Amino acid sequence: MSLPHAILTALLEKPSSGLELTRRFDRSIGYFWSATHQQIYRELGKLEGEGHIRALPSERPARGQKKSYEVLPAGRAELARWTSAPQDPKPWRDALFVRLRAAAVVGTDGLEDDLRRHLVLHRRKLAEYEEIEKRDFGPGRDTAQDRLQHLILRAGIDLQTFWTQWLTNALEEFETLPGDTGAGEGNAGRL
Amino acid sequence: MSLPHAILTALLEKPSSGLELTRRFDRSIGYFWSATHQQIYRELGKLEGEGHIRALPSERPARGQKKSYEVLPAGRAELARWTSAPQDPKPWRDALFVRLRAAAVVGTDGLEDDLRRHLVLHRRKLAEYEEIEKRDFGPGRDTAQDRLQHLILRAGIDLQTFWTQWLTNALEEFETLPGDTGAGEGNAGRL
DNA sequence: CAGGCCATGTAACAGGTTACATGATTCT
DNA sequence: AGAATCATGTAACCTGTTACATGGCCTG
Repeated sequence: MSLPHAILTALLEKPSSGLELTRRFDRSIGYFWSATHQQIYRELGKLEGEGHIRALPSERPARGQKKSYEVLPAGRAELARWTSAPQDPKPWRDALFVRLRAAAVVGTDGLEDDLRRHLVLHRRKLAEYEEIEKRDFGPGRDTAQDRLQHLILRAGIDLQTFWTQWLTNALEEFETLPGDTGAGEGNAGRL
Repeated sequence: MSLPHAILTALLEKPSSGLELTRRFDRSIGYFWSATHQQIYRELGKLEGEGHIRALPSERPARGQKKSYEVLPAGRAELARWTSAPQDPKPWRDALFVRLRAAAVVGTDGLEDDLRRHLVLHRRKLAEYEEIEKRDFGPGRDTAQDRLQHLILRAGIDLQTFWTQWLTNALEEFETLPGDTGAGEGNAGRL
């Protein structure tokens, strides 16, 4: 149930149309909650139906015509309620670990290259986030808003740091592994 | 598309029934890919239909009767294919950061308590994983399989460490924040 | 034989992904 | 007029979640 609340937050920061929201979900908001334009339009429709947001008046409302939304008091109340309500952390899920465990059974062929590719991607993200930190959170930017957003960015930086370190370590392990895990074809009969 | 492959891996490690798989997904496998028994039964049906696994012969196949599965060669081939195929990392998604960003707009009331609760949960997980590491990956356990599974566990430990550190840091920030973010009721008109 | 647990399932729904459809505007 | 781009939307599908249903077995 996070998407509607992410949208409410974005609209409180600045009333926007669907496509503008999509762009913001590709940039800053997308760093911690991604969404496609289809999801966003669907959710805008729901939020409007529930009376949480409303479309700003426009001359000719029609398909293909820009439509901006703003948050209504009921929407702000719902966002405050949701933000302060207890929520359990979602269980961890990452395909890479499934693949690693599978590789322990069917062999590591091919996996190593993809780990290297992931390492590059995570290093790139890390550099990108560090650039943003330098640009947007220098000295003097310490209103409550700034500090909360900085906390989020720090989480992103720390997580990308975790991935680069873990992948580097994993690739080192692979170096010293026997050519294959020994669980390839020849094993099929045994299991 | 990870669940079917997690199941194939589990069945290669040891042929099992649906409920036995469910238990293993609550324990070791669940540390990186959780699944409920409904998901597992649904997926077992699909995998059987695709010829990737088959039910072991049993006297009286009937509802309420235990039914064990084993992986067929086609299933092993599919698992090897999937494991070595390139896959992009999934975009990051965490409700906690949505809540933090929302709190920057509607105020931090109530959120702090829930962060404290999360901190306790992550510390507990961390202790649990460290216990497993001590028990299952002591000296002398360094076959290729052991080392790959240890890598996965290290990821779990490092991620829980990240969370405990980040939450501790976030709670410290909260201490020095003004009583509220100043973005409560009184702001509604301005935005 | 009642209650509890083991075991396998069904049904309905929510959220996210992918592919496609349609209208409006701008540029050449 | 045609092409590119902006903008909104529909539809089908897949995965995961929640609630419930059914049958067999064991124990008191």
